Amino acid sequence: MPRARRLTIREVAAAAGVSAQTVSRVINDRPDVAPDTSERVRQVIRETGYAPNMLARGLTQGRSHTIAVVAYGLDYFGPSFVLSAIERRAAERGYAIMLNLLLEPDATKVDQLLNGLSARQVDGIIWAIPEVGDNRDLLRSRVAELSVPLILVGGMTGVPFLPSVTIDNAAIGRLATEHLLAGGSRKLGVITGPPSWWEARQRRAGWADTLARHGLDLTDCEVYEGDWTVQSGVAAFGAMRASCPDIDAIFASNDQMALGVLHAAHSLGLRVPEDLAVVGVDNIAESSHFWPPLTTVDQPLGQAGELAVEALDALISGSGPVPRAAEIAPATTMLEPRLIVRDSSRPVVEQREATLPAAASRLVSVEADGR
Amino acid sequence: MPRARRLTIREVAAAAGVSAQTVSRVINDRPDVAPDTSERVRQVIRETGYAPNMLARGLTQGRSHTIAVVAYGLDYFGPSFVLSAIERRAAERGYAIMLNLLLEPDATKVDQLLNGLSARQVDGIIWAIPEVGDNRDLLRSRVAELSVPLILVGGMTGVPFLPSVTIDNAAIGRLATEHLLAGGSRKLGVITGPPSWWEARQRRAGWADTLARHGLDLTDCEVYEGDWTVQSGVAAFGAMRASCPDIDAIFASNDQMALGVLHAAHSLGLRVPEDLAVVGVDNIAESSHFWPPLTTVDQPLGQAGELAVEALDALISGSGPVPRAAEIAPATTMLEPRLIVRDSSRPVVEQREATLPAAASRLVSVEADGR
DNA sequence: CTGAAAGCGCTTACAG
DNA sequence: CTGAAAGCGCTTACAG
Repeated sequence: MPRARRLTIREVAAAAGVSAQTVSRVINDRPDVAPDTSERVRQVIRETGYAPNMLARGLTQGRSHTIAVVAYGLDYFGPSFVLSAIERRAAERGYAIMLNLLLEPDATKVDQLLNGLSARQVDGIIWAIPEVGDNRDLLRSRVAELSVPLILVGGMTGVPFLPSVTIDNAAIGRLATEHLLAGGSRKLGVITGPPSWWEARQRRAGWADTLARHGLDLTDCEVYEGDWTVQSGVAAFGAMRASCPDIDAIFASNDQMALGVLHAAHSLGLRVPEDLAVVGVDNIAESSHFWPPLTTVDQPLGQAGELAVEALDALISGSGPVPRAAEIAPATTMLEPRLIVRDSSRPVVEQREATLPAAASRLVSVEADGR
Repeated sequence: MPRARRLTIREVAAAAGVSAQTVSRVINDRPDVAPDTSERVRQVIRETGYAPNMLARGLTQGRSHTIAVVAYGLDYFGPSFVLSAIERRAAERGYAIMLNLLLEPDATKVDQLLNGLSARQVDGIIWAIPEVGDNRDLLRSRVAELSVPLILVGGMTGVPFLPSVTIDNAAIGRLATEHLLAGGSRKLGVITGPPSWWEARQRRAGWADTLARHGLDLTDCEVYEGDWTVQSGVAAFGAMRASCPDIDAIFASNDQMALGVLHAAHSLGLRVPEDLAVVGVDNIAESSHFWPPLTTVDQPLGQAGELAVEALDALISGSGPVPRAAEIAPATTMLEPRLIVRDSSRPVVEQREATLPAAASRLVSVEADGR
């Protein structure tokens, strides 16, 4: 059986009648090779299917052409959407992705993970774990020891200590709330995500700020916490209605919880948006097919992932030594969300006509959604 | 600035007053080291935080302790669920995961991908791309050249040519259909996935076989194709109702399309399950909170991913040389699906009481779902 | 139980 | 424009 041991650069060199480092020059596209020599080498490579051993190359170059992505599981819409974008852009730029799922970050796991990534000589790290509780401190205490650059995606509590790409989550709350007010709602409830999440706190703050700016008073019954799930949206809306029966609009902090509100409203016989206007966040694929189609706030998550890869690549590939994490300027890139108006809310008439050309398009139309 | 160049085994050896390969023996847990020598070395390692360079180790050992996973994007529920399970089990066994997303497999991309994985010296490959059209042929033609083991997850058309872990998709169709018949339905429609997908064809075949076994005739109006999306479920059900108004049950080939059917039924004023029973597939997290909660067929996808990793690890870590893909016995491991009864179908009375203790639990209960 | 030598497959200076 | 030498950081035989 032809046990095709992998070809080495030396064997290719012998076959082409040149030295090993001439082959090295060819496969690295160095300019200083005679055209006919280069062609002879390329010919051999084509015939044999030779591909250089990236482990050996990494050892000599001191870089692995690999980026580690630390993600928070694949169950949440945002994180997995970001991961897709990261993988795509990284592949375009010649990096492999080393995937690490960290479902319950604690000091020991973070330590083990970072040590493992360091041992594997990754060129850089994208930390795509949302900021929940004080989990960001786990990372902060390790920054000084990291020998490679690291970029955060999402979150930015307190003084930033690492470069990050994030979405303006307060603007998400403002966009949704301004829209509900413009549609005539005056008693707006909010269903937040878990307050331990930075995103959840920011979205809520955007809601509260907007109400205050419009001179509207807040009462306790208008704020309920969910846990991002459909059922928590159902439960929160039930509790809210019990204490504040005159609620006429809901800002749910994600589309799943908004779906829960739609279900609960339906089971109570409420009409949406006539009796209750609803706005979600995320613009998940299903949201345009909820009943009624959901008005939501879209986040440029794909762009966030791509920018993270580009920033990391710039640090890695730039002239000069690759900076350690602690040496990078901790700049924050903040991206803006975008409101998508559908049928679950009462927009001002002009706005509605501009967005929805025909009433019959309710179940069919899909927005172009450059997420 | 302490530019902490990474420690090498030689420096650790010097600090401990031993030779490099004694350190090597310690970090590889070889038995033939004197206890006090070993302790001295471990002490230095603890103090310095030394971690061996996996690139160098990979170069000498001829393996990278890395498994490549080729997945079909993260948008579909099944593939991303499988990926999570693979990552978890691989991490437990000391493998890093190299993630590759292949959204539109074609000959050129598959070639480039496999060459890249080979160059990066991955120890094995898990091919988690569903079998769509003839995309499996792209792989088949490359098997002979692969120098590492490869395991398929999902699909198994024709003669298997590689080991695979898959779910019995025909059984999915049978389980759903038997259940609908047991509930008294007699005019069952099916909304299939795209017929280019192996899973879709198998689920449909299970449905058709079961009807035939019960002596029920099939008519054209009972089969419509969807594309796994909510809106295609809406459209398919609309078309079906137009030509077969007496349809009293729908087997939708995934939960998204089942959701579309629920919406469409609702908008037509149909009661579920009284006028129309509905069964989906996948048991996505939201399905227990649809209106009404969806009866569905759960697939052991997590188990499939774990088994794939274990099988690959056995091939890699086994005694003797690691086999090339073409040298592995192409056995298929077939896992069985499981029916989960909720409120969107009319089960036989005994069965219903066993599963749902109280009618009030509709929106609250969540099944334990060892997927 | 421990160490000196050679080598994994590349690339990086250094010569010419 | 091209090649002989040294080395990246480990591990694998081989001695003792």
